[in-house]
Amino acid sequence: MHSTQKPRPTPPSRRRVTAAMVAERAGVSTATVSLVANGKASGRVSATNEAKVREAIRALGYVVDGIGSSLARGVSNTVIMVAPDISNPFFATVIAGVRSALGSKYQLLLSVTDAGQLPSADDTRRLLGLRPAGLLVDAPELSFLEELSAPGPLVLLDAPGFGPEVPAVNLDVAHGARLVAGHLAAAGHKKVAYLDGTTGTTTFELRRTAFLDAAAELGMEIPDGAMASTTINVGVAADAFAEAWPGWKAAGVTAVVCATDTHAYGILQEARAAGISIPGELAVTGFDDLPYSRTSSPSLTSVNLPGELLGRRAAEQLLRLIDGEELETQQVTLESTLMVRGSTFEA
Amino acid sequence: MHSTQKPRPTPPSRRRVTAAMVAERAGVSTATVSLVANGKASGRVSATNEAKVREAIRALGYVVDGIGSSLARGVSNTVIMVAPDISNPFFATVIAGVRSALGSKYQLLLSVTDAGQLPSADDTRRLLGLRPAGLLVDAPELSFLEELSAPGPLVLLDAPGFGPEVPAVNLDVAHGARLVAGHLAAAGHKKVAYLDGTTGTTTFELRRTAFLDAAAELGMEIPDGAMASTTINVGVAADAFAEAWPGWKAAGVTAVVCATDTHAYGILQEARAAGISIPGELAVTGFDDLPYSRTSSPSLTSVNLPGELLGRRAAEQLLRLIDGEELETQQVTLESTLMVRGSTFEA
DNA sequence: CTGAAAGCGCTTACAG
DNA sequence: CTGAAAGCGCTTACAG
Repeated sequence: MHSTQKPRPTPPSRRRVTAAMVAERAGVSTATVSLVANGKASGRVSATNEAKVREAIRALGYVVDGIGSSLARGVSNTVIMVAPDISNPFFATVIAGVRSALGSKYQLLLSVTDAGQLPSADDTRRLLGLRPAGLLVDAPELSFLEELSAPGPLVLLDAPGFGPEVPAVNLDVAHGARLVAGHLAAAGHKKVAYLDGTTGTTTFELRRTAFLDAAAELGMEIPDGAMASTTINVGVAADAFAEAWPGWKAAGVTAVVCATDTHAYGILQEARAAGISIPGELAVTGFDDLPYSRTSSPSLTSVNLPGELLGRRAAEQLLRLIDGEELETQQVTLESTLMVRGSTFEA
Repeated sequence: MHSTQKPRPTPPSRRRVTAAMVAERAGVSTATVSLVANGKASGRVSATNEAKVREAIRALGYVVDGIGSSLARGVSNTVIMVAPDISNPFFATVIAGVRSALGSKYQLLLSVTDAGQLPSADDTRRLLGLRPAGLLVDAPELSFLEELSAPGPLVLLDAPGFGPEVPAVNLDVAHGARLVAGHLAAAGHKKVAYLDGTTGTTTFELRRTAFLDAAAELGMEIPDGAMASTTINVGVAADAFAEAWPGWKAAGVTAVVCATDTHAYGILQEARAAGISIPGELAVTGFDDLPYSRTSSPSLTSVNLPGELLGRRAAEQLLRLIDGEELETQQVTLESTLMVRGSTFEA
């Protein structure tokens, strides 16, 4: 092979050590190398040969080629997680849970969508070409499953609204929203405002509708104009609140329920700047219970979502699917709890 | 092949559509299918055949198998980014930059390290088995390169302290630290404290030493005991500050320089709770200029680091490397700027 | 313009 | 316990 072409990408400086090279050095076949390299040697390879192969592997720095291996076995040892929103601090805890459940057998790879985009079937199809052992999809589009056929082992996270036949681990955000409503009603609030997120995530819809339903049942009113929505950004939320507050106040609003803690931080911030007393004049609640909510001042009443557990459970389910087991329960729903703090409750 | 074994993982329900199936349906060879499927048809495949193949691809829902393709070509169309700290909001902007530069030719996959761990050569070696077209490594361990031999196209991000021969895009954090020192000295501060991060990231070391050197030059003093360090967590930083402040105050400290904005948020929070006037009694500076710093109250003086640009430049360099081009400059350093705000400057 | 064929690196029945 | 060989799905010279 003459290499006389001008543009020669990727100079072959990086010589790949193959199983064949190891086999030659050890004086065995590549089959034996494969067995040893994959830890399947016991009872199938003589101690002498195993030692020889190990020596050769070490000397040559051999690492099993994932591509060749994946092609031969039909799947890779990769688990791919598709997620929309890595900038959400909550997400880091989910990842930690996934990693802890996955252990070292599978390599976790993250694929993030563009800002504001939910994971689509299209994204995922491309990823399927990498033959992941399994797929974890966080907060997918509603049309996700219709479009994606025969996807192999797959577990959805935070995907309310999907049929019971698809393996999913969900957070009981509706319950959390009801807890918020109950808490505010018990504290005597009659008129409340709602600050929503603008991404079309289903979880936001659930939070909102569950809260509104419960509020209505409990005799709380959302006055006209007392619903707003912004992106998940402290500053933007603060501005929106600054603009809305005079009207809300005039309408008798005494509490604002936020779709995320981040929205609530914006309100807290603006309230401080504008001298609005919290919770005296206005109670504020969040959702997600981010770490900062425990320590902000005032600390933020928020719905705690078990992120680490969400990730762990999802990965555990996926592992079962990969092993060809039946799932006892296709759908797992994790409890959310209300953390009552200073933003709604005068100590 | 009899499939009489009991445990049969991954039921073959998911029938893979192969190029051979497409070829058969279209009445052509797999070579032709490959050309069409990869957009290399023009001038090499007749219009008739191309149309037939396209029809078959659509009808069958064929997607090129990434594994087979990668094995045949030697590399995948994947770019893998290894990063330590996705919970840092700054990271999301870096990713956005990487994605925008990468476009659709390469699929970006993220591999995150365990909490508190920097990317190691070991992590990366496993990833190499996936034959990425290129590798982006954010904030690697110092020993990273010694341990990793012949890694193929590789660009480091935020990796100060590596030799000039390794392609890297860095942030000029030292310059930023000097700006902070200059700003505080100009405002008349004589005694300052430093609140550092505890992860051993080189960037923290750089921030600290650059600041300390500049401070000394400018005649500012760091009193005994006026250096502390905590994890990157608002609450923890707040507690540490609460404990340290009496001593610092007694020593005459009038400004605290923080290694990250998150640390500074902790101080802001504790100061509010403790009634310490900022910036009247104490000036506070951060680092990273997170979005919230513009809108906190008081807003936070901070060193702005161009995260999106960092990601973009790194990806652009990597693309050149992948294409076999020489890099004009192995090392790119991006400017940091000081954003002076309310936490150091009375309006 | 086209297809037969080799080859990428590995794994896994299979025969010994 | 061991190795020769087939095969995973694709791409790419090569010959026509």
